[in-house]
Amino acid sequence: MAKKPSMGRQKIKIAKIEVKNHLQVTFSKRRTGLFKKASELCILCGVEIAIIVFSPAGKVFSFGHPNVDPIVDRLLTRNPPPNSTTHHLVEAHRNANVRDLNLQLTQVLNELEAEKRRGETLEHMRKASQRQCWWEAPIDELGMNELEQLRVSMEELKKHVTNQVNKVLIEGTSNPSPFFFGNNGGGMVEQFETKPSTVNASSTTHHDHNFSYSHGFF
Amino acid sequence: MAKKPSMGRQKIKIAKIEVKNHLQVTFSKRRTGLFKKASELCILCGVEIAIIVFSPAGKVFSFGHPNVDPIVDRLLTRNPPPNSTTHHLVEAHRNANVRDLNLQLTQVLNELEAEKRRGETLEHMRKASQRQCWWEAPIDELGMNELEQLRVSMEELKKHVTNQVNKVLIEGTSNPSPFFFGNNGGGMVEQFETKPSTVNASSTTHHDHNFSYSHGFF
DNA sequence: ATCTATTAATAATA
DNA sequence: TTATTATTAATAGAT
Repeated sequence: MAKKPSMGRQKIKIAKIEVKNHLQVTFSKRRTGLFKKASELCILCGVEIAIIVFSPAGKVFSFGHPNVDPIVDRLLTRNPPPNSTTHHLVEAHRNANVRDLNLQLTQVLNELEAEKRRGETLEHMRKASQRQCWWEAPIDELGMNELEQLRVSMEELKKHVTNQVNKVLIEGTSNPSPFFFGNNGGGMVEQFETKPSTVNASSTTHHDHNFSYSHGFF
Repeated sequence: MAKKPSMGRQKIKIAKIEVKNHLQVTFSKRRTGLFKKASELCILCGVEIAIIVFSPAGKVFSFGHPNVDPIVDRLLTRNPPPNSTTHHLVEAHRNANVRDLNLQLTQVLNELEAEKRRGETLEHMRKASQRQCWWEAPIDELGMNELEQLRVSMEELKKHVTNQVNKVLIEGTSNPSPFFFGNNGGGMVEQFETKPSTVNASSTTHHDHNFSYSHGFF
């Protein structure tokens, strides 16, 4: 029997393909073709190219020269967002085209600047606080000058506290007996030595460097 | 006269074109072709695509659907960076292809996270410090409970300081006379606002943030 | 840019 | 996804 010959390539109108299966085939073929063209352009003319394609199925295909773009693919093909940063990145890419990427970069840079400023401010505050409250530091680390100052301050504070206590007692109704300072050997020195615990910043965003599939010639 | 027919398209090897003029022509033609292919793929399959090409002449060509390119091009052709953020963006694009953009975004996001953590840490430290040093707050605002605690702490501190002073005196050679605490009614409260000379004296950076807990507690 | 002989890409099909 | 094939589309070389 004579084989029915293929009617070969037919001219098509450039318009949205509605038949899903057909569309999938066409997408695959033309994507390959596009990346091949890009590859040739890179080699022939020695230029750098980056292409990102967001498929109708929501997948992302990318091509790049030099040493492409495994990162995008990797991030996008990973299943569960391990941390918020990665999640943000995936979110970013999901909507993203280059414009969005740039807008994001702008925003994030601004946020970063703001955060850095905030951090600096707080750091300064902390240092200033520590400096001016030097007498809060562990007493064992103090020298004679500081101890003398501390002693004087203590006396002043004691006087002030006593006055205050008396004022409160006069104004209030409870406990008419005044306070005296005596050496009663309490165990609360540690309060003075307690420093605000430094919270460790441990969480590491780790990105492994495998990527499963590559599209293009890399 | 018989026109000499064109020998038509010839097969070429995909390798760097060395003849500059020839290269320029090929680049132009193939770039157009590439973008046309991309456009068709967009329309046929309803996908989003972004392409950036860095020409051998250093120019940038971009294609995008939907609406990608104008921003990139504009950013890249603008002359003076008005502010640092824009400058960063331009810098970014100058080196950048999409891969770099993504790397940048990743980095910056990580930095941002780190900064946020730092900020939170410091904030936490500040609050903790304020909380644990409640007795630092203006005495006039303290109630009886706090005053009593303060009194106990003061006594303990006094004892500790006395011990420390004696230790220092024993170890040292100077000034054999011990210290006593008495109500001598000194007017040296201002010493609390004077920074001790032994502690670092980097007063160059002054930040006028209002520390509610800072000056003049007594 | 424009032309055209030719190669390369690909639509239909399996 | 891959392969085949008849056709269309892209383009190298020249103008």
